[in-house]
Amino acid sequence: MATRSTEEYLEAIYKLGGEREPLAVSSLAERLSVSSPSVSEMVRKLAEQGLAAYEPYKGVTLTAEGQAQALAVIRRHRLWERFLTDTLGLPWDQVHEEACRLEHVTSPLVEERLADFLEAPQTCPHGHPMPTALGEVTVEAARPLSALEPGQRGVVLWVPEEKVEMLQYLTALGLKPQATVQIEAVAPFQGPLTVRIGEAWHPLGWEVASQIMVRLL
Amino acid sequence: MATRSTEEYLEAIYKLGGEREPLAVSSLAERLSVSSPSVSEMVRKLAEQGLAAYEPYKGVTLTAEGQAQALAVIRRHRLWERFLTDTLGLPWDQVHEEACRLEHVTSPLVEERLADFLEAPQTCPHGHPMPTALGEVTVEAARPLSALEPGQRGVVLWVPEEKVEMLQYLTALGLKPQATVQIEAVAPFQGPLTVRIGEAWHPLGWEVASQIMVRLL
DNA sequence: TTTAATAATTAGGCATGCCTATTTCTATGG
DNA sequence: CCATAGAAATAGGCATGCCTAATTATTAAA
Repeated sequence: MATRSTEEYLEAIYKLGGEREPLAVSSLAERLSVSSPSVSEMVRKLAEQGLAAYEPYKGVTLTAEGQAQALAVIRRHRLWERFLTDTLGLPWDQVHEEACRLEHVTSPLVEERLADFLEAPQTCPHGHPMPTALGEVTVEAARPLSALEPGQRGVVLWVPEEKVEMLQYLTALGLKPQATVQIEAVAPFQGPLTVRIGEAWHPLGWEVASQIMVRLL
Repeated sequence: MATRSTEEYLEAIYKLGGEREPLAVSSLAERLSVSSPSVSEMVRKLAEQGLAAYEPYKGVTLTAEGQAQALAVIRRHRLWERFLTDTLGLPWDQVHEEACRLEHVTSPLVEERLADFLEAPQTCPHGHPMPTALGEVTVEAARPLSALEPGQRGVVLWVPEEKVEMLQYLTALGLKPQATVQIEAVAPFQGPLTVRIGEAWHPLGWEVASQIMVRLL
């Protein structure tokens, strides 16, 4: 049985890259705001259920089955986010938290009908790609905005979905998926960037810029 | 904290009439498919939280606060049912179970926006009245179809929402809210009724007829 | 190579919400 | 008034998913 907690773990492991390489218990503990011993225990259970491969002191990775379940949860999450913004008109900084709860109580039938109703959206409101019903996902090659050189332009692909204050800030700047940004200047030592968005120039902290993923134009 | 389980109990107590008169522990146990000791314990906790009034060996009733929370959950349940049928096109016999899960993960904001999107529906798909956002609900005077005399006509107000097979049967008969029914004959000793729905005549078991609530025309 | 720091595991508990078995209460009928 | 059937409460446990404290591995530094 995929309990709510199980789904949270699978989702977190996937998002932290645990489908590619072994993921440290401590990273997972931090992400889930849970103690390390709790993670140790749960991860062992995931392994027993065949959802994860776990070598003590080495790290955890997802099995094919675990990956499939993780992607199913992520798909439901992103479908609900689209529904909440596009259909109900909620602001994009509030939908992540709501979707975190809805994703665990959504049957395959509702998932399917919701996708139909939304006309098979390709991304969530923050730009992250939508896994297909078959558990496939294609991630476009992207680089952080902070990696661009002055004069280069990029189109925003995705931004962090769970940081409420940052999303409000990005809203004010107009920094959303599909927006075009041009780098005007970059201060050294990971200092602020000056970026042009539409007609306006904005200073932008390196820390923020490093979390905005773009495609180079 | 209104936990999921707490909400289930409040909802069940309300639906079994526990807001009007003391409700027996055993009724609640049966409804929730849970043992009597479990109910005893939970009901004591509800009382501690000020959501219910509980006299051991007497029964349980809801406080004003408990009633308000129950109605909030019921409102969310019925809004989701409307969404699932009207917007996503799910059959009305499947939406109860889905809504049972969605109702516990719905914030006041989503509830409000959902109601707006659905244009403030007055009933669920099974005809039960929608509580307002303020926790008011008006229940129309109704009688079971089985109480009508031959020759009398009624308009269906509501039907049981949780009985999947019965709902499928009622679909085949065309017995849904707003439908007009005329009693042609009633067999004695709680025997079957013969009813006219639209152009068609149907035999209808007394047990089923007693669960269809109508307004006399 | 030994030691210190860091990461992870094991040990032992706790709250929630359920269970079965047993006891106690209540409301009858005799 | 008392005995008894049936309902409800208490006693004692269990699974889940967390926690803190203590122990053990691993890694990096001296």
